[in-house]
Amino acid sequence: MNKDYTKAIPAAWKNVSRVFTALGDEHRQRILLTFEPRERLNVGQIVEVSTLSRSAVSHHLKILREAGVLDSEKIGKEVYFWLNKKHVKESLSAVMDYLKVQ
Amino acid sequence: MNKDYTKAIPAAWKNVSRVFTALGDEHRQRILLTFEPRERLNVGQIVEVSTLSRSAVSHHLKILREAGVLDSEKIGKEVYFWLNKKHVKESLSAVMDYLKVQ
DNA sequence: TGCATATGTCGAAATATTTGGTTATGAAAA
DNA sequence: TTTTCATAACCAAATATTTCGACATATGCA
Repeated sequence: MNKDYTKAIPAAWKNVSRVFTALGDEHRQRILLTFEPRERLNVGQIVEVSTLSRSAVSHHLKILREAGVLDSEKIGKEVYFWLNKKHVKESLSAVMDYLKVQ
Repeated sequence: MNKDYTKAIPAAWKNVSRVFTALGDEHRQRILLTFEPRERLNVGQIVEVSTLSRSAVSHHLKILREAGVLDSEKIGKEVYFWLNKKHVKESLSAVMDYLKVQ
């Protein structure tokens, strides 16, 4: 039994909370699943297929970006989003590694 | 662009929301990290190392059990919990597989 | 049986998240 | 420059989550 409850979050888990919170919401899952491989989508395109308002979509995109699940770049008037595979993989790997030694 | 926004959650993602919500909370992460490999802990042991009240711990254990992250069994007066590696792995794999084809 | 212990559940308060309307910003077009 | 449009930021209401204390249940033991 590991008793270091309050200081028990290893460095590799640092991003895990935010990534997992981001992926734990069904609206945000749907947004992720909207992306085709290597596709970049702007906010308007995502709003178009979503059932949520523009500001709600913007909010969820912000959470996904801050969690590192999505990256974004402003091109002209639009902000394009795409999947940050590397970062998601790293977070999942932290948990996978924990499972391996368990 | 995948436009089937409202029906876009594949079967493999069905459990992902609950597992990821469960893992997205820092208290629940700390509870998980308390377990040594293949160890079984009862509620009292977890409360002992936790900073939360007994009912708060009980609440988080319920969420973890309902998400399938932990399994539990009552032995005598105590309820013992342990990690359900298989189920967590399956949920992570659903996301890993999505990343692979992206 | 009566009592102590382990855990779960209920209800209410505190807190956090989600959502949409409105306003602000910033870039492109006229 | 002025207008237009896409997006972000802000705010407030609705909703959900977290937390704790009090009570309930279940087990084991005297």
